[in-house]
Amino acid sequence: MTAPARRPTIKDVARGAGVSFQTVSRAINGKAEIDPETRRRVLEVARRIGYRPSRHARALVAPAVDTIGVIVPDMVNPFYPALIQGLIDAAAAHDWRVVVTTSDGRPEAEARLVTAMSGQVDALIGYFNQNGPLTSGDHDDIALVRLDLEGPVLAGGGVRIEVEAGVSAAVDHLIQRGSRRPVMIDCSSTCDRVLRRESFLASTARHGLDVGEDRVVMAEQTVAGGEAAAAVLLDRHPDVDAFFAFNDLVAVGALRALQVRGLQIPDDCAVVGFDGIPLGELVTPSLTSVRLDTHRLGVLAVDQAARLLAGHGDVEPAALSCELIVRDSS
Amino acid sequence: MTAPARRPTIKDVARGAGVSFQTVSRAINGKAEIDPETRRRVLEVARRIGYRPSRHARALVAPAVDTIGVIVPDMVNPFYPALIQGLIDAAAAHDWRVVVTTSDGRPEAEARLVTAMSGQVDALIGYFNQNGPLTSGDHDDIALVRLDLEGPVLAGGGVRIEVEAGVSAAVDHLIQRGSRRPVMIDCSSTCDRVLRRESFLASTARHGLDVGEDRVVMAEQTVAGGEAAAAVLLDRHPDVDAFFAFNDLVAVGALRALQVRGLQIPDDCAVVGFDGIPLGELVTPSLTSVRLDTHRLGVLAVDQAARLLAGHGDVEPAALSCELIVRDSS
DNA sequence: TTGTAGGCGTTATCAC
DNA sequence: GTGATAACGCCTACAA
Repeated sequence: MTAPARRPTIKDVARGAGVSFQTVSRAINGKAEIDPETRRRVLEVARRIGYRPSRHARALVAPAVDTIGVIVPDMVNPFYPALIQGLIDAAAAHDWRVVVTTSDGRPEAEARLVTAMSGQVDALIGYFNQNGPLTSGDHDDIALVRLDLEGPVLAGGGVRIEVEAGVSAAVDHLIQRGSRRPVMIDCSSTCDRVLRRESFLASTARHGLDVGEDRVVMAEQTVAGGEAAAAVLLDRHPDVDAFFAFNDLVAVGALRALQVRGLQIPDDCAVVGFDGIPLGELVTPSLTSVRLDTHRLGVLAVDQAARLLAGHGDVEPAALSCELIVRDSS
Repeated sequence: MTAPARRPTIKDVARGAGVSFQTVSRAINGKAEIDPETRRRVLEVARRIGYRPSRHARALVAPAVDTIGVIVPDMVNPFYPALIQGLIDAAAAHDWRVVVTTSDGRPEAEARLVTAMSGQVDALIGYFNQNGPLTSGDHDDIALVRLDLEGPVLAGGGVRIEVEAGVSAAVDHLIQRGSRRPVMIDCSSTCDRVLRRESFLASTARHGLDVGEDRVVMAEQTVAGGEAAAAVLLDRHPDVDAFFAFNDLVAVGALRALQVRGLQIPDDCAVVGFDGIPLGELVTPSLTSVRLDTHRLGVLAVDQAARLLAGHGDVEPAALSCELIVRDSS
């Protein structure tokens, strides 16, 4: 914290204008009961000496929710900026500000940020890499909305993304277009999100396919990570006919790995990602993906925060469905 | 603003613990002068009734800069999330929070956000589409750091990106690899940034090339916009041998337009973008670009804000150089 | 129309 | 070790 140059207060203005600080308040806030000439003079003085009302003092007198904090792993995966835009838009509807921080996905940073931000904002919305509780669950914790919910909500609120249906649709699609030897690039080694893999395995099993453990490899959540993992899978199973990826970023990596080997997409091998980020439309071939509506996710999350703030205790988590977008990679 | 459920105050804790609110303050803030047993009891009560100190009341007693606001056009162009990450990192070094808003590039929204945010944050960092002043320039305006500076700083602080050198390097590179009939996809119809075009025209002229007005077309700042503009240019000048684009997003559009026509990149026609976003490495062929160091940009911007906050009056704008990154598209 | 008093939640200062 | 008291900057009554 840097100490700012001492700011002029309402009293400085009052002194300068030769009125009581009360009159200044009236002028500043555009109240009716004031002589237009007096107001003009007061505003003139305020402008001249550089007076701006203290938001803290105002908030003290008229308490109101005004700021929510957002914690995401990073800004590299375009999914997060898209989510943040959704949150900003939804928050604007409440006239709430949005404070953004990134955790780099490190569990200790996530916990630290929750603690640090708790005192700075009225509610917290987070997409965390870890599943465990980030608050004590006690009554004194900040209103926390988790967007990483895969099971029952721990405490506070949350949004549960209906991964199963989306992944199921993706697998159905792959099978239908002829895939019999699908593999998955997973990232649950870097985070606690296991539902995508579980859904993938359940869906393929439902189709009578036995996707063994050696057909799922872990990757960093980057394009390079996806490319490396895809290369491993291609070495291990040269006959692979479909990639299902943890997210679009690693899916793009898979595209590259396939292209490096001169394989045709989707004829030789199809690729399906997850998230539905705009990048998927820009790569060649364009990427089939299970899309999340980030705008709606923002609305749901802010709504959860509002409920948490309004009522007492936890709230029922919201649900967000996702949708398979078929493009050229499958 | 939604009225929150009334939060417990320090006095509620005091009452519950049977001590003065002063003692509670000591316990909460970990002061030394307090009986360990008393502290334990106080903290226990605080936890039980859900007490959290008011940041506003604290800020009132101990004034400190703690929040800066950021205004960018959108989160769609990956340049802005990258910039925001840089700002968050730089702000963290000061223990400052970052409030993020988007203006959608609309001038009236930009002006409105500057006004609205002024009361909510200690300083403002913005990348605006318009060149005009966004504050009155009076002493009472908020500390404003502009990252869109193309001329002398208007008021407050700012960072001036040394576009000329970057574009000059790009043009030199294009000429050197044989281009004689370059064109430009510009976006200064959607914003007041004209330096990229001016630099392009100056640089080509320096090489004895006469790039007429019909060799520069305007585009929306999107991939689709770039693709459309490139198509227009290709129709108009089938012999074009190089595209210089306002930014990487429209440059990617140009790549697509060329590929649609079956032209070889860079042999038939080269493409150079601006910004150096990671997306440039993901497209095929990878994109040559004039890269900005967003992390450093964040550091410079926050530093400008700190100076503005510390001193009185305006500060000398900082300068950020940019660097040509040659990839496969040229 | 204008000014005075009280209080918002917190911390620092000074007694006890 | 603990507790009053003042002060932070502002706003909403209420009084003049």
